[in-house]
Amino acid sequence: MTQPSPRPNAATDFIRDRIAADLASGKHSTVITRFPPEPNGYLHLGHAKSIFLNFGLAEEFGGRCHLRFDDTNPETEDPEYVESIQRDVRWLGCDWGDHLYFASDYFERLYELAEELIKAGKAYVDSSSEEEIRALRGTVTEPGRPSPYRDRSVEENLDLFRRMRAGEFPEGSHVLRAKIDLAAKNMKMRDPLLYRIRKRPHYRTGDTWCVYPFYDYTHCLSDAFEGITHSICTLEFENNRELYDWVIDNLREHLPARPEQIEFARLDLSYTVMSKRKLLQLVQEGIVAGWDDPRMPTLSGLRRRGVTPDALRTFCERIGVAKTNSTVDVQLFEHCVRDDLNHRAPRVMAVLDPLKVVITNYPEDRSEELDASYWPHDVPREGSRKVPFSRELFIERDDFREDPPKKYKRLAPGREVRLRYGYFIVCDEVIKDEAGRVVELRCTYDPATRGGAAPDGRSPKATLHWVSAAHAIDVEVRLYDRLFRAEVPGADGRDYHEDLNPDSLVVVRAKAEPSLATAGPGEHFQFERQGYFFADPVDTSPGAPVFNRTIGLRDSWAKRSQPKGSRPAAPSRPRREAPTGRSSAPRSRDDYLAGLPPAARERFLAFEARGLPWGDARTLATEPALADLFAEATRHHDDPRAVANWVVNDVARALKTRSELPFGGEALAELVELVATNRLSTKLARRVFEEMLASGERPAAIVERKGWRQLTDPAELRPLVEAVLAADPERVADYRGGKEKLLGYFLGQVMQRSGGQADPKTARELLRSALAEERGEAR
RNA sequence: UGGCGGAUCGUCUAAUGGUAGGACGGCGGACUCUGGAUCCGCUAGUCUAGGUUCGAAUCCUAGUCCGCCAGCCA
Repeated sequence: MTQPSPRPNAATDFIRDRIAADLASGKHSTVITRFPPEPNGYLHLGHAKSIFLNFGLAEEFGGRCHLRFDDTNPETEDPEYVESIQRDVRWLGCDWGDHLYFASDYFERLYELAEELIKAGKAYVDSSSEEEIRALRGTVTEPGRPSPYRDRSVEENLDLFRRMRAGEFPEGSHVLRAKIDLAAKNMKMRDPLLYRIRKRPHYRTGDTWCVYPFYDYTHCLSDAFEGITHSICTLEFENNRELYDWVIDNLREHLPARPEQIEFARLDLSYTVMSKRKLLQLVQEGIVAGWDDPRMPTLSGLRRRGVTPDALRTFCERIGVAKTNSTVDVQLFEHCVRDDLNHRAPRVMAVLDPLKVVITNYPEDRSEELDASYWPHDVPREGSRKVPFSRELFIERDDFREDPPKKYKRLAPGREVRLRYGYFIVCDEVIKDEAGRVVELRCTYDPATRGGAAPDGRSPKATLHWVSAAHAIDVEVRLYDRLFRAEVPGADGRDYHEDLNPDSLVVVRAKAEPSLATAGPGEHFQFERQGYFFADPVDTSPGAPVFNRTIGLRDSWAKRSQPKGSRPAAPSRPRREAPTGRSSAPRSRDDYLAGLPPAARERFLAFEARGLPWGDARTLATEPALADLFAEATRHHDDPRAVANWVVNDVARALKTRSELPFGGEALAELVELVATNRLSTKLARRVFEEMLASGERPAAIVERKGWRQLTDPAELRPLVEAVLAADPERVADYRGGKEKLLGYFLGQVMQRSGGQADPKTARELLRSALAEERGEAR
């Protein structure tokens, strides 16, 4: 289990690190994770991140991942969602094997444990109203107060709870609460609710139950039942972890395992909404055509749009896993989609906005078939089709300009362009209707350029896609774009509806090459020079394909020609405030002193009088434990500054994770003395300090036992320096070339080779002069 | 105002006291029968202020900003 990852090059993250550590330390011998959706909506891109994380972890560490439906709320859950969720998880390529679970299957067991809690005096039935409970809970700054029912007897609680289950009481009349602490700083710990009465049929258990457990009670126990080792959830559950642990700890004797919760940042995407509530609204308000509308970030929507599971997986791997709240740029997602489709979508031609072209020197009754590869030269796949060519064609209206702007490379009067896989044509004449709109182009072709190459070697700057008018088929094409035009829909207090992109769907009748007539549902194509398209899996019928635009091609021309037009980058998210320097100005020593009560002021001044900088003095004046240690240590080693450095920095740190030190001031003084007398470098001394923390042993004894000493003799150090420089001629050259920062790197290497024992000051001088010599020799 | 998290190029993410790196984006160039792809180059960052250290994104102190928590939702 020390080499668990089959993806040695894959990025690691804090969760993988932690699991690897748990395995290495023997805390766990296997990894069992779970993906726990509530069946009250469709899965979206954010869930994909969680799914790939949980299933990926299981696979990498040789464990398993469960699919568990967290179905404890009969009001919102529905079998339709259970179906769609399983379909989506499977579609992503994740396999839960036999490990499909439902929290609702645990209802009996959960109920029994709730009785155990009651019997242990750790839960009670509260008969307060919802409003009363809310009022008694207090606020984030004020403690809550106990309900009058908090001290009911175990017998009464048991009786009441059983009768709740039996259906004797109406909804809202009683709840079961954990008896923890109404004054807890963490609101989640103020006697959280465990069970409520709901007289609704549950989609799986029917009328069997009229009490339903809450998430905080159900989730942790479900994890424990299933032997989950690492229960991974999103950041907003950080506050719930304390309760998670409380429930587990208080029922530990009844449980087979002790899972632990780890939180990571959920995925947010720019130009997208991802909350279930908003997604449900979009569906219910008819803003989109359903959960699987291709504009939706739901997995079913993405699937229907033509995004593949591979693309999603790559995306999820690229965004990483961390604890920072973040919003990923949708362009990274779009990049992953294009990158995936580039290698799987055959190239075809379709004209979305047709402009008629007549080749005047091409015989009216003639047509011919041209060879056209499905793949560009840089995609190593085989296959081609024939495309018909004739006198009348369609090209893209946008590929012609009567008055071409600078850098416009496409067709214009008198200009020659290449028709993809066809001939070169020159535009001779522009025909317009009464309104002045261009309706037809009359061109001539060069018969010698068949297939796209000219015998004289000339090459037009542009190559256009086209279709033969007589042979083209009409197809419906749905041009999807981002659903929102604001980077953060609903930012700055707006209603997110205001940020809806009115052009998120444009349906056109397009002219497509005849080969597309047989396109089957679910096939991917690239319409050359336009984008990636997907034959709609629902609306495509034999001979009549309907295409969804998955994503447009990158378009550097569009970018150049309309840099700030079509896609108004409306209100962005609030930028981080630039530091004004004024508001963040730290308090000065004098300000601090002025605000101090007399006693503290006296202590502070006394520390300053012993030569300590005011920051150290402040720390010692506020922390009695540190002050005591400082006092005792300075009695044994009278160097207040040196002692204070240790106390204020290293001891303060140590005290963050433990309540007391296994050694006293005398031992600390001994350590400081070891440094002062040059027997230890600070680096070594820190290691000794760690040992002291772990064992309580005296520093001198540790040094003795480990055989640590500082290497100060240049004669001892020189071979190390030489070895380091010899091992890395390239960096030495860089250093010679002026990259003097490398000195720190070399010193690091020397320190490492010496096991931390080199005296860094001496080593640095040695390094410096050795590198200077090198420079001399090189001349 | 309380508790818990968090802060590294525009965005996402590495660096676990020892060269601040990658990706996306942007800009420029090469190449091209897709203004695609590919390739090359450039751009740009450690929240602030002090301190510890030979050396700090990383450790200490103080501050700033952001997120989450007061559902009988999950």
